[in-house]
Amino acid sequence: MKPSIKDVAHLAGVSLGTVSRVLNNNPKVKPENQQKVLRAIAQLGYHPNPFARSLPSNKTHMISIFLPLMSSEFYGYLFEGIDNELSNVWYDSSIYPVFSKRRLISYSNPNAFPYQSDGMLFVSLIPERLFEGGHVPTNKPVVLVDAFSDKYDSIYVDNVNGGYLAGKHLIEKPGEIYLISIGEERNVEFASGVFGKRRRGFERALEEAGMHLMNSHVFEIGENFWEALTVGRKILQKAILPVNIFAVCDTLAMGIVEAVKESGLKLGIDVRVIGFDDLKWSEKIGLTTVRQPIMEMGKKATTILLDRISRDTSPRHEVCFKPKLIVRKSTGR
Amino acid sequence: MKPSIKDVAHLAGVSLGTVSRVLNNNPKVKPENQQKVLRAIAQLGYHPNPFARSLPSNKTHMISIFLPLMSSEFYGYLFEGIDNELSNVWYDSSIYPVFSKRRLISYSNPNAFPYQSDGMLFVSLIPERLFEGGHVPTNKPVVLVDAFSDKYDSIYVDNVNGGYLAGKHLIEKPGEIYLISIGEERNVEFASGVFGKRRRGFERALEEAGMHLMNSHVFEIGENFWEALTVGRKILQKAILPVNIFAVCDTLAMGIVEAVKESGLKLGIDVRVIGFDDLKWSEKIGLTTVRQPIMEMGKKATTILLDRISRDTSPRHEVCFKPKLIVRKSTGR
DNA sequence: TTGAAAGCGCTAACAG
DNA sequence: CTGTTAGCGCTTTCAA
Repeated sequence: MKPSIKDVAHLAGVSLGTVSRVLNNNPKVKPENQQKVLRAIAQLGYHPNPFARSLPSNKTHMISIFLPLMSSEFYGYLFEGIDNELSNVWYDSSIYPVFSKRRLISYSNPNAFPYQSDGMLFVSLIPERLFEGGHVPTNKPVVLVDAFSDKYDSIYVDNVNGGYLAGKHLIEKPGEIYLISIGEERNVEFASGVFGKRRRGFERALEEAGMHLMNSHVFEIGENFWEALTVGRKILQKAILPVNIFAVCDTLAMGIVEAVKESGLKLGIDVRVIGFDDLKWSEKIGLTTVRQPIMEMGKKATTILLDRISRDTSPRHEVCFKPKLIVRKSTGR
Repeated sequence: MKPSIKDVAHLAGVSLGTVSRVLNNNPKVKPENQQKVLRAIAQLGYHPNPFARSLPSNKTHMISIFLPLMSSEFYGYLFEGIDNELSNVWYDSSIYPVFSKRRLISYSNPNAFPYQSDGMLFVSLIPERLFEGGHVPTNKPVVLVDAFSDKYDSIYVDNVNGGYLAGKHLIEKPGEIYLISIGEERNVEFASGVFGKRRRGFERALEEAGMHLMNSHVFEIGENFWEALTVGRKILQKAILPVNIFAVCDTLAMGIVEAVKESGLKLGIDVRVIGFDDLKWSEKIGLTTVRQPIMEMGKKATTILLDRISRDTSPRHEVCFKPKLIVRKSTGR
C-alpha cells in the first residue's frame, strides 16, 4: 500500500498536523522537525494524494484546458505558451477536447471532473454557444483564449483588423480578389467565429476602396490543405490573371500556393496569396501572412487565469493582441 | 454552496446511506425511497463530487490518455475510437501530453494527478524509454496503443509488415527506390519507433529481392508536409526516372506528390509514391498507401483497458492489427 | 510551535 | 431494505 501522511508522521515522530504543515510550506515549523519530516518523506517515497488534499482545501494546483479539436499546429504553439507559464508556479494541466454533444452534456455538470481544477481555459470556444444558460457551469475562474465573450476574461488577436490588413495589402495589387475561408455554419457551437471576423475585416478594406468581393469568388471549405489545394486548382483554371487570394489561415494558403506551383504560374506575379497565422514554415515558403502571437496569447491567458485563481477580483480583463502584416514574396514583395 | 449528499438525505427524509445507494444503483432500495431521493436530487440540482467519491471507493470513472504531441490527424481518429468506446460505459477521459522533461518529471510521481484515473492509455509512447525503472509509476491498468512493450498490453499495427508490403509493391516497378522517413534519434524518449519499423520491413522486402536501399536515397525529416515537399523537389531534380518513393506516412507522401505535380512529371509513371496510414484525403489524391485501422486500434485498446479496470487478470494482451496495401494511381494502378 | 480533533463529501461494512 | 458508523487522506482550526 502507498504510504499516507500517517505513516510519515509515525516515522518522523511528529503529529499529522506537523507533516501537513511541512507539506504546505507553513513557516512555523521548527527546522529540526521539518528535517525529520522531510527525511521520513524521502525514506518512504511518500507523495500526497491530490484528491484527498483537494477535499478540505478545495485546491488542486491544476487547470483544465478545453479545446475543440486537436489536429492543428495552432494548438501546439498555444499549449507551449500555456505550459511554460504554468511551469513557473508548479501548476499542471489536463486537456479536455470538446467536440461532441455527448462531451458537452457531461461538461454541463458543475461537478464534472474538469471543473474540479482550480481554473479553466477555454480555447477557441464560446461558452454562450456551448452551454444552455450561456455560461460555464462553475464558479471557478474561466478565461477565454482565441475567443471573445463580454462575460469572461478574453485573450485574443484582433481578427477583424487582421483581415483588414490583408485586404489593405491586396487592394493595392492589380487583379481580381478571392477569399478562401472556413465554413463555420455547421457545428456553430464548436466554432469560435474567428474566420468570420477575418473575412469581415477583409471585406471592410475592400469596401473602403470601393471594391466588392464577388460571391463567386468566395469559397468556404474545411480546415485542411487538401481542400485548399483543390479549390486553388479550380480557381486558377478559369481565373483571369492576375488574381489575389486571401486564405484565412496559413494551412489553406499553403494549399493555394501549391496549386499555383502546379499550374506553372508565377507566385507573387500571376497569383498573389496571403495567409493568416505565420506558422513556422510560412517564412520558408515565402508566404505573405498576418502574424498572430500564438504563444504569447497562451502565456497571457495563463497569467491572468493564475491571477484569478489567487483571488484577483479586478474587473474583466480583455487583451486584444495586434496582428501584424508580414510581407513576403507570395504577394510579390 | 453546492448541495451535498447530506442535503439530499435531509430533503428526502432518508439517511446518507440510502442516498449513496441510490447514487450507486444499488438494487436494494425500496422503490418509494428511491423516488424520494431522485426527486430531492433533481430539486436541489445535486451532483456528487467525484473527488470525494473516489476517496473511499478508489474509482473515478475516468481514464487518462498520454500522448506525445497533438497536431496530427492520426490522434484525432484514434481519439474518436477511444471516445466512442468510453461513451458506452459512461467513462470519461482526460488527455495529458508528454513532450518535455518537465512533464515527465511530474509524471514520475505515482500520485500525480493523471494516475488517479482508473486506467491509463499510453499512445505512441514507450514506458521503458520514458521512466527510470522502465515502468509507469502506477499499479493501475496501463494499455499501450500504437506502441509495443512486452511488459504491457499492447495494441498496434504490424508496422514492419506494413513497410514490407510497401517494399514488395515497389520492387515490382522499374526504377530506383527512395525512402522518406522521420528522424527519431533526437527525442528518442518521446518516440515510439514505428517509423523505424516501417523502414525495416521495407528494406527487408528489397533485400529479399536482391535489392539494396542506397544511403543517398534515404532522407530523414520532420513529420510535416513542407519538409517532404522540399525533399521531394530535391530528389526529382537529379533523379534518373522513373523513381519509386516510399514515405513512411501519408502526410510526407502528400509532400512528395506535390513535388511531382510541381515538376510536371507524371505521377504513377515517372514517379511512383506510396504512403502509410490511409488518411481521409489519401483516396482523393489517389495515393497508394498502407492502411492501418486507426479507430479500431483506439477502440480495441479501450475495451481491453476497461476490462482490466473491471479486474480482468488474464495474461498480457497483445493485439497486432494487419496493415493492408491499398493500391491507387500514385503507383500506376 | 505543536498535537488533538473536527470535517471535506462520500462509500462501505455492519447490525438490525 | 435501512440507518449508523467508521473511515478514505488530507487541511485547518483551536488550545495548549
